[in-house]
Amino acid sequence: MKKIIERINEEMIKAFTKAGYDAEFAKATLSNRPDLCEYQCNGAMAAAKRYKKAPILIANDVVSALSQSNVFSEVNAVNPGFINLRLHPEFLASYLRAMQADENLSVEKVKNPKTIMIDYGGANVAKPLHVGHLRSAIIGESIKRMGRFLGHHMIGDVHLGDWGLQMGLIITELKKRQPDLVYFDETYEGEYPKEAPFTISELEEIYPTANAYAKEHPEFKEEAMHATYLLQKGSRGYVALWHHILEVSIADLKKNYSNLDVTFDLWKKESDAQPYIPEMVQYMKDNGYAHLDDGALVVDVKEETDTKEIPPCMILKSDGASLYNTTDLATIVERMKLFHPDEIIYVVDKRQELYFTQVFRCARKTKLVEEDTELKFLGFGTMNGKDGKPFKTRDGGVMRLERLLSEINEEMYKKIIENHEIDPDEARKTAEIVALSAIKYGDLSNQASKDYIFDVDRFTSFEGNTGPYILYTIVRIKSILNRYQGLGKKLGEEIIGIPWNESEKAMMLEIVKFNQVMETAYEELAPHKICSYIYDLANAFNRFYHETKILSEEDEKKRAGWIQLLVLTKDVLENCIQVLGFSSPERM
RNA sequence: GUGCGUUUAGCUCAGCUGGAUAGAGCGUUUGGCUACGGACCAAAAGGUCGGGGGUUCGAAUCCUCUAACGCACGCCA
Repeated sequence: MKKIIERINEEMIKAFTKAGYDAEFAKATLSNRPDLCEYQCNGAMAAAKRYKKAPILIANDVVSALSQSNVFSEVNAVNPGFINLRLHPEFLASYLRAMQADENLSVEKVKNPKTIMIDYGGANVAKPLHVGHLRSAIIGESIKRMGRFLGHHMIGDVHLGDWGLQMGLIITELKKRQPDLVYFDETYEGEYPKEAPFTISELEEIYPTANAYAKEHPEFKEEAMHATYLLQKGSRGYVALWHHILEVSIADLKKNYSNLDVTFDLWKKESDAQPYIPEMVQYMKDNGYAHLDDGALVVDVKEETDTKEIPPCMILKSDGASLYNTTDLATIVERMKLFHPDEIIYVVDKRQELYFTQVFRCARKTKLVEEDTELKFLGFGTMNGKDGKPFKTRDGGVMRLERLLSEINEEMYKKIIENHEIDPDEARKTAEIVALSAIKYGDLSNQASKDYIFDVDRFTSFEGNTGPYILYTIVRIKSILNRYQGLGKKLGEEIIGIPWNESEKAMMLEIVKFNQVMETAYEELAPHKICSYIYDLANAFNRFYHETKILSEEDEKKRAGWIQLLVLTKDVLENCIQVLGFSSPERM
């Protein structure tokens, strides 16, 4: 369905052309003076130079050319040359009806759907998720859903960190604690046990302990490095252990992500990319892309337009070992081979921007990707505490995601039972839904690239620009609709009519922005635009609600029309929060 | 040192890619409740948009200089 602004621009183009001016000046925008008009066109002022004519005269010409239009109810030329527009109520109402009839609520599916891989989550095996992982999960999930809503083929990949020294550390620590395990018996040739010799909570304790110990004891670190080497070389017992670690850890990660309502299509791991490395490195050498520098194998990635020296992309360390870059490049090779994506989006901490610039340039220069394969970096800022420093627990430790979530659930539970007599089980469930909206909306309503302050009190508040406020609005609408049906009425028996008052029209004008907002938000990878949109829409609804007695309206036709408008409002809001990654309860 | 980012109301943030009087929320002050859910609504106070210069009919937005803070700068990930 055409966007409302496109319909308006069509009218403006006709008018400009008819009045004898170039269509390029006929561009309308949303008004920034809602007291004067709904949409405005500033083209007359831009055209003044070309036609050497006072802007107001041009505006007047255009206005008279618009006199026949049934899109506008009011058109004014105002000094120095603004053209102020108000939409015709019937035009607006019919647009809303068409929107309601549209299966995708007026949002057009893209004509050429792309295959887009999105790399987010950033979890590491055997390390619990902490608040540092929250943003990637929340933002990535939302981008994925936005893309899907527009019709792209989105593939979410968690891309687990399961390679490197951390594994060696865990194995070595385990060996220290339980040296008698069969995995450490080099002469053992039988089957290894199916059950892991540790639980997830033990595993989560083992890594930090080992890591701390290794810092103090070089010989332990040495041993861990050797264990890593043996594992990567394929030592039977170590590989079996590694599988246990993966299994136990992934089960736990899935549970945690699922609590956040974050799901991945792929659970690929760094280790999956390793088999591609030798051939890739050889290829880079053979084609003269890579050369030795200080003993390390590198690919130059600087470009003439750089304002700053971009260091080369390192492929192999001087000891011949691979590193982060190698794995990431090999992952690109793997992805191209398995999925052949048109685009890969990385949702990563913004501090890694330079690094990814190097990797992307290297991939492009060495033709690991095709010329039109887009590689996008979506960097996000740090989640800070109220003090403006990285978010920590009260005693200064790293805040685990599980704990953060349960604290907020608890907070929300208290608020809910305070205000209502409600069954404790239902209150628990509702609390989880509302808590998730608080966390996600709190995050997404900020621009991704900026650092932001995670203020639990503010985010969990039911007032102001928060997730709970949005949910409250939706629940309120649901409640009215239920009551209406309780009167023995059915939804959908009437169509949306023309607005009866200012607040109703204002609400309608918000609703029609939906397709535009969804598209720009995705194009700019900017979920915060959806947040600010639904906040405006929720406000517009609440204002309308406040001054309109809907259910007690005696004119049945009018009442049924309003009900339809509420249905549409609810659908738009629910589609938006779905895309943001949360949902609404029936009651709260 | 070099590059990038940030700086808008007391606090937390928007600002539709150059338009009219710079907008929200929280906090403060005031008004409206036995309700279609007051977990709401309405209103007031509060800003030389970090600072200087420039571009033009017009700048928070573009250019330039400058300050403060943050981040990143090959053998970590």
